[in-house]
Amino acid sequence: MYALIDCNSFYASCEKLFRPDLKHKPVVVLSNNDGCVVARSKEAKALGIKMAVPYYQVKDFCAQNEVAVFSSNYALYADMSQRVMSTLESLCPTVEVYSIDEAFLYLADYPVAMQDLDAYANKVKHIVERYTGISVGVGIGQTKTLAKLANYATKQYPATKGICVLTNPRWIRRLMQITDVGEVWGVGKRYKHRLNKMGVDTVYQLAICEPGKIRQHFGVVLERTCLELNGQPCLDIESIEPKKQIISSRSFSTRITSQKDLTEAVCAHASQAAHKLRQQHSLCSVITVFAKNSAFNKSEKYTPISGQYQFATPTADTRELVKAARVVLEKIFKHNIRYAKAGVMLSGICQHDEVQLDLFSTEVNPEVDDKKQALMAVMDELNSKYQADRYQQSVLFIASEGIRETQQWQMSRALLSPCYTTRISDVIVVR
DNA sequence: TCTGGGGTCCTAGGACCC
DNA sequence: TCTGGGGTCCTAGGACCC
Repeated sequence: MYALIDCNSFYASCEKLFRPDLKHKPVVVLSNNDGCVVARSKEAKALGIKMAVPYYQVKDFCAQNEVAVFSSNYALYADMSQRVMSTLESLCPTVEVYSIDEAFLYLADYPVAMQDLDAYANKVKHIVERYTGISVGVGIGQTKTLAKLANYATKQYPATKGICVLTNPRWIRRLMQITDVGEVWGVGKRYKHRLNKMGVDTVYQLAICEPGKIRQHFGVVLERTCLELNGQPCLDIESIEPKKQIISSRSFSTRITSQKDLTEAVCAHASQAAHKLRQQHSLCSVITVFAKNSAFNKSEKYTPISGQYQFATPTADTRELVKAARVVLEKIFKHNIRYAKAGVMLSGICQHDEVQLDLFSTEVNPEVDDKKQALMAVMDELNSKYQADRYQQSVLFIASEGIRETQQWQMSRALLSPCYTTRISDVIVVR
């Protein structure tokens, strides 16, 4: 038995937490650069504001309907997420944090839960809400896919009061019959389209398909989904593994054409990615640099550029990664492009205790390595000790990143809320 | 004018091995 | 004139997730 706990309109709920004046008001949260709508409170959904719609298309509508609009405040959401997750960990021994606002609980060998699933679901929901102020839906099923389906039902049907325990076969069947196949976890736009063409429109129709046939047409992944819908577990609770790929990228607030500006952006991303790499005690052997103009603008040709650099020996040294990024960008840069986005990707990742040394390298010298590591450790320590400036620039950085304060193209977050829980000067004062 | 960012897994095909 | 069978590793592309 699995439970899926999913926070309701998570980002929007976080913004409401410290703004009681917004309690029953529509709230939306925008993506980076205030580009798209990425979260809507239930009042905003009721107004018909769609997910992922570009903000400029609904800006006037929001103003007319007194919708409170916020830029993404990632520091706030990450902190609230941690509170929700640690509350869940106090309620179940086996928790898989699946995303910033979702977690699976494994219940089968937890007698407290198994004894009375409804009572347990109720308890989880109310304790999380009491401890964090975030409302959640609790779905329980025989497999992860069924738990997901149950959770979907809690959002879709108010009568569930946020709790759905799928144990009665007749109910499971009924729910599947009235649910679109596109709502199943693992069925995206493409698969939905292809399934529809085969006459499969509801979840139930997918569930009664022959798994072998599904495998033939769609591969082993959807076959597993099909089996899971029938109560046969194919997916386990997963533990947290180091990332196999690390990306740092961002759109610019204005278009960039100069190589100097693009170099600064790319260097900053290389530096950011290097930091993430060290946090998981890894090294990488490949860095990919990429940049592109807007894919939406029909008056200019979509022109993505990218290139790679392979290291002889894996590294997590910011200086080496930034240097490599510069070398790559130098090679791939094209003039007369209005760049809208750039970034880097690190791959060929290994843990630092399992490094494959370069047979021909002349500089395999443990002392040099130790020095590099020590330097990076000091850099990370200083940067965590002293808060970044209001442009998010750390106290210690590589000169080629440039000074953020002077960079016109830095992401815009015009509607940012305070960091209520993570910045001392933003903490609410009660007088 | 204005459209996010960060991940995973699977498959097919090519290069290569014995 | 005739040229096998079985395997691994890597990469790019396609699908999915939040």
